[in-house]
Amino acid sequence: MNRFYTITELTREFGISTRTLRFYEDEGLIQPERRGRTRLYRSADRHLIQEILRGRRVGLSIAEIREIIQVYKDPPGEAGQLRLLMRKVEEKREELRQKRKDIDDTLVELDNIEDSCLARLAEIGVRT
Amino acid sequence: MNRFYTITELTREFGISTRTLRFYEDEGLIQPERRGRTRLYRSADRHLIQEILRGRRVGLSIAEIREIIQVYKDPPGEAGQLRLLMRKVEEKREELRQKRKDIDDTLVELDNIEDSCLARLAEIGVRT
DNA sequence: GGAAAAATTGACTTATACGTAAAAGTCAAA
DNA sequence: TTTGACTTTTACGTATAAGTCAATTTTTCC
Repeated sequence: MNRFYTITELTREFGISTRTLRFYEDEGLIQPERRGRTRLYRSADRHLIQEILRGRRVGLSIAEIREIIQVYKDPPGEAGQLRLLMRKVEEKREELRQKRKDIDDTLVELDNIEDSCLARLAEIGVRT
Repeated sequence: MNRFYTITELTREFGISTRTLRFYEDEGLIQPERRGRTRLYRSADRHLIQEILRGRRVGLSIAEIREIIQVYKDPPGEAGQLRLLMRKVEEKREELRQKRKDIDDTLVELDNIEDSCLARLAEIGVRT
């Protein structure tokens, strides 16, 4: 259960390119091991990649994702730093709550569009 | 109550630049009236801008937003077109539901970060 | 052990959504 | 009529997050 993943296995699983994974590595988000020049990903790397991709999907920048990863790897030990971090976290959370509301509103709008499509189809259907 | 808005009034209200509004116009999303060369926005334009910005926040592209606006302005009259549109709407909706789930998961993660910050602060606090 | 397949690297390119700068026009108040 | 605050157009620039390509290795498989 402690096997390695190759880069292509992961690109296939997540539907991304090798370039993307190397890009994340260049950006300091992941550090796969090496056997020679070949990258070997452990399951921790795989999980991390999942979280990175989720972060991207919710609109976090690479820099923000790096910051979050950093907290897990080496949480700040100083009170001021911790408080600053908590402020940032609270900001992001507020932003995401707003985004969720926007999504809900947009879902309602899409429902409306669908309804009017159905109505239109019924109209046409009647005539045909 | 049928007044006009100037471009700067709207940029201030929404916290965007004039460039952005002109860009949306170039992209065919809005068509403010003109008095001479000056743009005059009606409240319908203002509402549309709100929806455009919300669309952007949830990750819709300019092209997708244009498509949605188009449906309201001139809904397709042909059954095939309607069905195609409904498929697209359903796809977007699925995408947004996924995005909402991603946001919820990320919110949980941010909660965890906050918790560990608090724990760390308590640790330090005890020592100090 | 040698060919084919896979992986690496670096440089360059791309798409999207605007930003910025320059140069000039508008318009109301002082 | 001058000032100052806005506004317009055109054109080029920028940031982010990768994608593309070509020239090498490296690894794998028989």
